[in-house]
Amino acid sequence: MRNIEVAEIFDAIADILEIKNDNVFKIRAYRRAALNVKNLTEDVETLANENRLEEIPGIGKDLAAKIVEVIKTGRVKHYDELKKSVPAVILDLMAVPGIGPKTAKVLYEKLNVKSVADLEKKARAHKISGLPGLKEKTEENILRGIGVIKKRAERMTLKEALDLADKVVASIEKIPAVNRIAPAGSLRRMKETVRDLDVLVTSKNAEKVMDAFMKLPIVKDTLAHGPTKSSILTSDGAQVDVRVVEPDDFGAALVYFTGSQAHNIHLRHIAKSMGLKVNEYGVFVEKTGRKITCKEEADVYRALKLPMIPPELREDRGEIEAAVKGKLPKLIELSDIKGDLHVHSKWSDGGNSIEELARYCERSGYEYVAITDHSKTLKVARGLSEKDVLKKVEEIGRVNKEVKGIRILSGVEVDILDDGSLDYDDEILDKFDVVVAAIHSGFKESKEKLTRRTVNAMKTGRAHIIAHPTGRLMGSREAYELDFHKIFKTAKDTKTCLEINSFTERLDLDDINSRAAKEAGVMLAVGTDSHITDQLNSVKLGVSVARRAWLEAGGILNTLKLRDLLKFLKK
DNA sequence: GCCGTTTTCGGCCCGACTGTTTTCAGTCG
Repeated sequence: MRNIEVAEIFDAIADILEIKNDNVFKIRAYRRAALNVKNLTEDVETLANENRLEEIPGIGKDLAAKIVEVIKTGRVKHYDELKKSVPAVILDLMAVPGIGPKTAKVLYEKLNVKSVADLEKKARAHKISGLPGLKEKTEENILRGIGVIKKRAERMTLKEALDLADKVVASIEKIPAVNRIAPAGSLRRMKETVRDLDVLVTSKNAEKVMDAFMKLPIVKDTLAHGPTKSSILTSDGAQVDVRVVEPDDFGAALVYFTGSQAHNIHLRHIAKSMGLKVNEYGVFVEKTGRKITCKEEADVYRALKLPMIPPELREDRGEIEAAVKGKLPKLIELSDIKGDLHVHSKWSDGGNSIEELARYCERSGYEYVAITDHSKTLKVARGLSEKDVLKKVEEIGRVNKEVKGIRILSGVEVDILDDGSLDYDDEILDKFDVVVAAIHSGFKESKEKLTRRTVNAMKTGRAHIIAHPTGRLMGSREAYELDFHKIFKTAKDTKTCLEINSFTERLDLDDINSRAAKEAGVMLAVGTDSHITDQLNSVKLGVSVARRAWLEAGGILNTLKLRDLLKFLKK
């Protein structure tokens, strides 16, 4: 996929145009194009070959030509020339919160700042105040901005963000003037990583809430503090933005604060064409200024003659067009999941016995759980020899008799070996109800080889599910490249499912690839890859990826009732 | 630079907070 590469070039061009004070709408066009290319479920290369680039919203003749140029030559001449016209350090300075193109330019031109480190030195020496438009306060803010960069944690994983949100909500809830409170932003859209936490609060007395908020123990540092909006840093460097509106405007504000920005812009476009204006206070008739109060989100969408759009879809990836046509998917819900098909026990590297896992799942209301321990080659994870794996199958039989109300499926997470064959012979594989196959070695091999291994594994006809198909570990290991066109085709032909692994650092396949898989006719499976009982709850993260991928219950294997599942597994 | 059931030219989402300003530009989301 060259999509990310193209998007990054467009964004970089936008950055440079900003410094050059170019037409703001041109800059916006590049940003929009970058976002839309990043959001594509198809490869730009495929679209280019089929001469369909201009079907991408925001891509016209000029940008289509630039995409073709990237594909053919790996570069864009216009971008290379632009890069030469702007000192790289200006772009570096803009990474400091509070420094935009204008300030960066002044710092470079008037103070000859050479790097962020140099900027820090010069700010400490009070060399900044006195520059045109800059005084002591700006100096302080720059130093604080640099501090934020140094301390700011990378983007949080979704789970970290959810946990932080619980903590923040619990402490804001205690402020007496608070009416309603709701986490919003990318967390509410359940993006795989979250940078800052956005929290919406309603109150009759916004100022009082803001003042009380600033005094909470979670507040380590203040970035901004106004009567209706404040931004703070917590002690672990996470940014929290809180916005207060009147109780009657909750719906309008929640749409606004949930975003995404692209979704909001698209909504406002539609509003405009209807003679309406949308902001965080409601929907307004432009001619008369009459306000349509939006107490709930659905009121906003209704005013625009749209059905309610679930937060997970609000990325401007076609959800508004689908809503207009009445073709929004009926998204899968957590309660649709009937069991977990990827769980480790003490037999390999898990922490619980089969019985403990079974009882926990039974209490969660599951119909079944597959115990899928590692196979013999994966020694680091105590992969099971043929002899031990047979004993394990026997134990599952025993526990099945003891624990009522749930069916324990005997399973395996079998390694996909170097040539794509599986780590047990067919005779052993026959003993399992569920075979999950996964790559655990050779992540750095070529795209062709990793694709071949995965495709061959599916062609054995023995694997029901390919686990964590791209091997990524957010924060430590990049996804390996695969030829998804081939992977999806083989998965469909062999009726092999691809997993949405719910492990918070994995979430693999991701939303975009899961959606592409669905569109290619591939069935997916949400698995938790749990190693202790507590991790079984991360199924909600996997379901959120599925929802972001537009999946309905019918597209996920483990929404099947036990009887239907068993039928499928016998393929 | 894109885009069009009013348009192929003239528009392009909207508002809060900050700091340096006497009414607004810059930055952010």
